[in-house]
Amino acid sequence: MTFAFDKERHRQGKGSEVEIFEAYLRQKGLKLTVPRRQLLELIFDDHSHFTADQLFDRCRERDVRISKATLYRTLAILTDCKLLSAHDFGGEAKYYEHVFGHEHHDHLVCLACRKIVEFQSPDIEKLQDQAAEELGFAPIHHSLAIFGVCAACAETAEGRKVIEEGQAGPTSVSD
Amino acid sequence: MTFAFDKERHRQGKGSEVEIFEAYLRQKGLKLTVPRRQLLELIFDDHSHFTADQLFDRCRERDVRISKATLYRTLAILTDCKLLSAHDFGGEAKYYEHVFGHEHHDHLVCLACRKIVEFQSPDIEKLQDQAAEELGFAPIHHSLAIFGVCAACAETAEGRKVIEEGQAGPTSVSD
DNA sequence: CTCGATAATGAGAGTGATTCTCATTTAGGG
DNA sequence: CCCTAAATGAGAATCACTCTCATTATCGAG
Repeated sequence: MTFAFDKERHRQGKGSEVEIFEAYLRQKGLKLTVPRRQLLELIFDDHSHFTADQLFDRCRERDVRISKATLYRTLAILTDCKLLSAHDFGGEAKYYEHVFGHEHHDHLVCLACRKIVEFQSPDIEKLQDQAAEELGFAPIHHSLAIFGVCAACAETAEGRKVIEEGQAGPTSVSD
Repeated sequence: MTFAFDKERHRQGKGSEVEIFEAYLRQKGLKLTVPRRQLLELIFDDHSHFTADQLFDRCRERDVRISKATLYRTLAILTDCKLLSAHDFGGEAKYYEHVFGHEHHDHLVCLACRKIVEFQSPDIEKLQDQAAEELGFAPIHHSLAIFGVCAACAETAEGRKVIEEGQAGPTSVSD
């Protein structure tokens, strides 16, 4: 009952995403509507990470007229069928990214310029599963974000200030 | 310029927290007011993790009349001087916990009952710093939460459903 | 102890992302 | 082609949190 089943095959155009989406809709008794098709096109045609608002703007740019309600509803479906994943790095809005055809990864967030870099660490994954097991938890997913200052920002006054305060300008939030 | 400097000494009553708080206020030219004193008392007198709303309720229970504005302002100061840390597990509200006198730890979150368990893994910490360094980031803090189902919930229908769906009942958010 | 500059407070308005409501429209199986 | 269930759009509603601002309190200097 998993839909992103052929992760082995790597990027192969958005065809697969559409197929997975359609299969999921069918399985749930949902309908493939025009707005959903348009959103799918916009989302998988390129930008692999975005916020709901950025997607909304993009719709307007391309003269695709879709309400925010529909946009959010569609994003929810896409995360449910695991074509997208939603992340919350403590900023204003959630951050969505493609899942299909991408390896699992965690994130480094620059507290000065908010740049986000992906990284992988199989060793960390292993230790996490181990920790969960030790405490009787069946791990389902996890979220690891390292907040710091990127190389570029470490050169700037802003970046140095953040490092000095050892914190994201007063009151940073983590999880 | 760090205020939670004597982490070595473990729990020793809320005296130390008050001292640290006062030192921080003085250093920043802020004032020790009645509402701040009352909040400090409530926060460090016991419950070591809570949401802003829970704290607000607690105030009303004890007939401590404080506005939400002041409550939030005080929580911000307390996180700034590192007596509290703020976490966002993707739920409704932020989650605050005591820092002074507690070891650093990460969290396991049960997706069925929302229970939160703490755990430590120095090995993971090391690997994290390593990952950050490799990508040119100066790490400042991190956030690791493992979402899963706790032992107790794994016995329930609810828990099993969550595990099966491999997800937090439609649309979970991580970071 | 008294002043006065400056910070803090409370109440409520304001924000901003996300969700809900509901009357109207559409998809798609039979 | 029909009918029912699902989807849509527009705007109202939520909800945690922040801001505004007139009033009050703190605390160091004198």
